Amino acid sequence: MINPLRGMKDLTFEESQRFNFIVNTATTVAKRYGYNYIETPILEETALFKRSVGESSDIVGKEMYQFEDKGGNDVCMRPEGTAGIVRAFVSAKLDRQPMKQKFYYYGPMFRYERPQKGRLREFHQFGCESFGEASVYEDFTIITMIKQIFDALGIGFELLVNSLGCPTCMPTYRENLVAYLTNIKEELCSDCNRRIETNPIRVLDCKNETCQSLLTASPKLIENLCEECDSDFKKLTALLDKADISYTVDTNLVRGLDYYSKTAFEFVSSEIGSQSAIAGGGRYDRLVEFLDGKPTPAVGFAIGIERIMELVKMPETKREGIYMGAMTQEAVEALFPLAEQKRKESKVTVEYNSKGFKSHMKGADKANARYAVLIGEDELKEGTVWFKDLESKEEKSVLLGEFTFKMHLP
RNA sequence: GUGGACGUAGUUCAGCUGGUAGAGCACCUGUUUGUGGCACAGGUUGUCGCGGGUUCGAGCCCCGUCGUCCACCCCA
Repeated sequence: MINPLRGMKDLTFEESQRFNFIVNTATTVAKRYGYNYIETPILEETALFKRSVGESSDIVGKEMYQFEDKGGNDVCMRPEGTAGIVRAFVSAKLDRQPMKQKFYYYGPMFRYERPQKGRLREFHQFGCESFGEASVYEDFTIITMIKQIFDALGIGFELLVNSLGCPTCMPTYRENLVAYLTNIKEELCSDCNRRIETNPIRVLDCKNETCQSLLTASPKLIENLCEECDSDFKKLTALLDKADISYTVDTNLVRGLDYYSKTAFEFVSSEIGSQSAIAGGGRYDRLVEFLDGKPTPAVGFAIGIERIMELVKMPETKREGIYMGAMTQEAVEALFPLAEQKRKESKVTVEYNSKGFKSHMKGADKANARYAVLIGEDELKEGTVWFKDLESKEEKSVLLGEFTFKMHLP
C-alpha cells in the first residue's frame, strides 16, 4: 500500500467539506472587501524566496523544497504566498499603474519541517494582499475583514498587534537591541545566542522563561518608533477601540519573514496546541521594491486553513436530494430517464442493485436523502413510481410522466 | 535539526508476570417475502506498521526502520 508522504494529508468527506466551507466563507468576505482572485505558480525560482522571505528565516535556510529542474533551474515549491503574488504584481507591471490592487488567493504551501499538530509539510493558506494603499486605514480594514471571516466561521480568537517600525526607526532600534542582548549574552539560552546573529528581533518572542525575564528591561521598539510609525500605530489602536475589536499590544510580536514593517498582527487561538497562530500579517511597504518593482506600499495576511479546521463549526446538514431504487432488476433502467431529468435541479442517487423495499429505505436514510423514489413490480406494470418525503413521511404513487415533487408534495 | 510518547479489525481501544487475539461503534443479513432513523438476534473483518534478534514459543522483551502524535525549533 502506498501512503501519502510524511507531512502530507488526504482530505475526504466531512474534512474536505469543512475545507471548502472555510475557503468559500473567506472568499465571500474577501470579495465584499473588493478583492479579486489571483492564482500564481506553486513552483518559483529559488531567488524569489531568498530575496523576499529573507535568508535569516529558517524557511529559506532549511525548510524549502528546493531542487534543480530538468532545465537546470534552481527552483522551489512556494513556502508561503506573498512572495509569488508580489512577483506576479511586478511581472504584470501593475506597479506602474496608479490603480490600487487587491488580490485574494488560496492554495498549498510547502515547508520541509518536522510535522506536528497544526504543522504539515503541505499546508494550505487563504490570504489577501492589498497594493498601493499606504494609509493605516487599510491595515485596520484588513483586520476587520479577518474578524468577519472568523466570526462567520464561528471561531474565537485573540488579536495581537505590534509595530515593527520602518527604515527610519528600525535600524537604530535593532542596533540598540543587539547591544543590549550582547551584554546579557551569557545568561540567554543557546537559541537566543544564535538569534542575536541571525535575527535579533526573534529573541523577543523566545519561549524560555529565563530569557523572557531578562528581556523585561530590554529596549522596546514601540517606545522608539519614529513620528510617522508612532502616529500610525496610535491611529490603528484608536480605530480598533472605536470598532470594539479587542486586542492586545504585544511588543514581542514579531513576524518571521523579513519583509514586514510597521503594522504587524497575529490572530491566535488557545484551543489548538502550540502552533497557535491561526492568521498573521501586516504591512510590507518595501517588498515590491525588493522584487524590482516601483516602490509600492502593501499590506496583507494569511490564514492557516489546517489550523482552523478543527475550530470551524459547520452548519447542520439537512436531508437533501433524492434516492432512487428498484425492487426488480428490470425496473432499474426505468429510473434513468427520471434521474437525468431530476438531476437538472437536484442531487440524485441511483442504487443500481435491485433490493428489498426495506433495504432501499435504509439506503435512502443512509444517503441522507430527502426523498425516496422506488419502483417495484406493481409500479413497473402500472407505469407509476412510488415516492416518500422522508422528513414529513408523506407518500404517494403517481404516473411516471406526471412525476414532479412540486406538484405532489407541499 | 533536538527531546519524548505511541503504532493491535473500517474506527476507538482492551490484551494481566511472553503460550499465535478481543470489546464498543461501524458494516452486512434477518426479526409477516412493500415502509427508514429505534430495539433485538445473528454474521464478516486482522500477515498485532515493517525487518531482524532473544526464546521451545513474542502483540507483549531487545535492536533497527518507517510512520503517527506532542513539545522545542520555525511559523500560518
